[in-house]
Amino acid sequence: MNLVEGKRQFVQAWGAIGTQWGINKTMAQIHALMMVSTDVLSTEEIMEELSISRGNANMNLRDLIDWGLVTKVFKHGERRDYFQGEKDVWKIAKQVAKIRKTRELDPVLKVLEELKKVEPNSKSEDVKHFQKLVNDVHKLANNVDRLIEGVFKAEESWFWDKILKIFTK
Amino acid sequence: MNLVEGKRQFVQAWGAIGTQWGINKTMAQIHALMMVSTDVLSTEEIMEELSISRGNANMNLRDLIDWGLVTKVFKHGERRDYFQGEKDVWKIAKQVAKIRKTRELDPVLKVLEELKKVEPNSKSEDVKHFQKLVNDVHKLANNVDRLIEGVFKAEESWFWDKILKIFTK
DNA sequence: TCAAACTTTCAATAAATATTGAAAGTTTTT
DNA sequence: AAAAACTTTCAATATTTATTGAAAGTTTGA
Repeated sequence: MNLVEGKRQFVQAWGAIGTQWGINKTMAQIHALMMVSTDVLSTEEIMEELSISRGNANMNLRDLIDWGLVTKVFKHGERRDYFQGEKDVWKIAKQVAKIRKTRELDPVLKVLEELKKVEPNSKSEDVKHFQKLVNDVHKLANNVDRLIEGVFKAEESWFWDKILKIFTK
Repeated sequence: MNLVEGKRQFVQAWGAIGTQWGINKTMAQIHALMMVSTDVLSTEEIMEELSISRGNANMNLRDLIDWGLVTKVFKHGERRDYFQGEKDVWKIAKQVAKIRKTRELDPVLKVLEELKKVEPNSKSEDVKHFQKLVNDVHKLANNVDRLIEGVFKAEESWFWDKILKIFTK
């Protein structure tokens, strides 16, 4: 396989995965395109490469910037915006986990806190069952939360070394 | 808050989360409904409770069975199918991780293996950059894979004890 | 063997989500 | 100050995904 075809497949695969995890295809593809590019890219180049409209490119670039995965860069003497993608796969993974944690896990934890207030003194079996469920989900969510938090603080090799040690000995 | 309202909110919240992670809303809601129910449920009851059609209920129940999160149960002397949801939150999390791993991560690993064959002997900087990227993604995917595998084998408290110890001392 | 009770399927339809593209906005140059 | 070069916005539209509901299929009991 040659480089051009390889890049194409990488971009497609990344788009497909994104879709399955609730991330829009174009956003994932733009991101993939940036990962495979050694250079920075202009909106024009992205539009061209992915055959998408200016509006779409612009919108998704903005989202990627919001996610902290892409930054604008300026070329000396040029008016046009260029975009640079984070290339470090580990940093990308951390960043995505972090963003999704705050945007999705935190609100859930809040709802669960509320649900803990359901008839707290009831002796009814139904209520107890519900309370146990809420509690268990809350615990699990908290564990995930702490795991992610831990990952943020950890350096790549340090973290995986520790984790893998647990399972290999 | 009373029990009925609490259950309602739990079902809604679970549906919303599902949606954000590429799981269809109804499937997540049916599952949530089963978690909050002490008893088994018939298709009729699910249709009623979530205001959905028979076809929709049936289809998503089948998917949940495929995912291993729901089982059919038969009541003695009754013709109708009843459905029982897995209640153990930890088991649910493991199961979902496992399914998504095989369905989504494994195919990605395969694509990455292919992409490693891109001009393997080239000295070009571009090719080297691409090869490094593919390699890094592959490593990350493998780490995730091994982490999930490890989680499967682990018992709940054992696993979290180990993980949390890493971050707390 | 028939019909009642139930489940499954799937083409049609609806709902949600993503994309376009032209108009409006902004900044820089002349 | 006006035009040129560029970016952003957003209503209209297209695409994708989920849902309906009626028809077909299956199982059980009389």
